Amino acid sequence: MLKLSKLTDYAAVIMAQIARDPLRAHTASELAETANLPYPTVGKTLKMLAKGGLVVSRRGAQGGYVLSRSPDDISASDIIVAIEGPIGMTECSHADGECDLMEVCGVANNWQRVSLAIRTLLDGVTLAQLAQSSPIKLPVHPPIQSVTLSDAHEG
Amino acid sequence: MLKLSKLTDYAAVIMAQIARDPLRAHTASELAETANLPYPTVGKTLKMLAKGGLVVSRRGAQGGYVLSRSPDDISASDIIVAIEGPIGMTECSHADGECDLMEVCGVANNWQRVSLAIRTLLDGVTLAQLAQSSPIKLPVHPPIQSVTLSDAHEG
DNA sequence: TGATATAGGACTATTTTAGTCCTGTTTGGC
DNA sequence: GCCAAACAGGACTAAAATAGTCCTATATCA
Repeated sequence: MLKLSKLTDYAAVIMAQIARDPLRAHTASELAETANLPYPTVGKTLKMLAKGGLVVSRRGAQGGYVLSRSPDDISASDIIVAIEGPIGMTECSHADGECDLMEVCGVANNWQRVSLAIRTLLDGVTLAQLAQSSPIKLPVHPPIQSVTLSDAHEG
Repeated sequence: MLKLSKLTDYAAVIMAQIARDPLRAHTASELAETANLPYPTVGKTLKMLAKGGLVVSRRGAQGGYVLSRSPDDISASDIIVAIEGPIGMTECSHADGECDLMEVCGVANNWQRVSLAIRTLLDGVTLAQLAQSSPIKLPVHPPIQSVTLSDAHEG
């Protein structure tokens, strides 16, 4: 259902928590308690976010996690990619010609374009927006156009 | 990774095959052979598409499947929903207040909006577009705007 | 030096997804 | 009427992805 994994969901919640109080370091156990999630899972999630470069960790007493950059410079894509890897609707969304059904598939190219549009959309959603309590405003999306014979002059 | 399930992927391929030759009925075994996919899987997929109302089946000799309506009136969303159920990025994307972490979550509302934007995008992609060999043209998406205090006069 | 925290990885359990198969029903042709 | 072609529906198994837990090591501060 185009669903995010639970971990990604947690990651967004955790990132939002940090974003709302960005100046001090947050420990995994503190974040777990606030979010009402089990500590080991939150710990795991934070490690993935750190590995993805979205948070910076500091070990030891008084340690914890802080954002690596401003909430305005962290996108929904960034969070999804950190937890789930590259965004793509189909197996063949990333690689240029991996799928052995390519010749017979007939839709790969177009799915890739749809996938790109979604990625672009998610790139435009910032952590700052996700974290704010007022709802973000989504534009009405212009309809996707077909390239017809008369106006097709791009690859 | 916001990925479609394999079955959804197959469904798109199969639907596109039918769409390219919409006048006659296509049997599951014929479609399986053309798409180079195992028959039982294609059969299962077609049953789901029939149940979802996207194709109409006819039993018996000379039977098979035809599209229930024009490829222009079938969207990518339709196909995804037929195979995977309602589109939503998070568990709480559909129901209005199911998640027990709602109070502590802080991002649900905004994920729902992102989810809606994706659904709108997918509603705008037709089977006719997916099936055509020339690539569909995606518009540059306008950035998603935040509702700030000065312009927030909606829910 | 001891308490606090994260790092990293191994491991298990759970859930979802994919794929197969069987039995029943409908349809068309001989 | 009978037989073969085709779908309907559901049960079932297998495989893979995800979630969740735990252990040991390392860094930091007081």
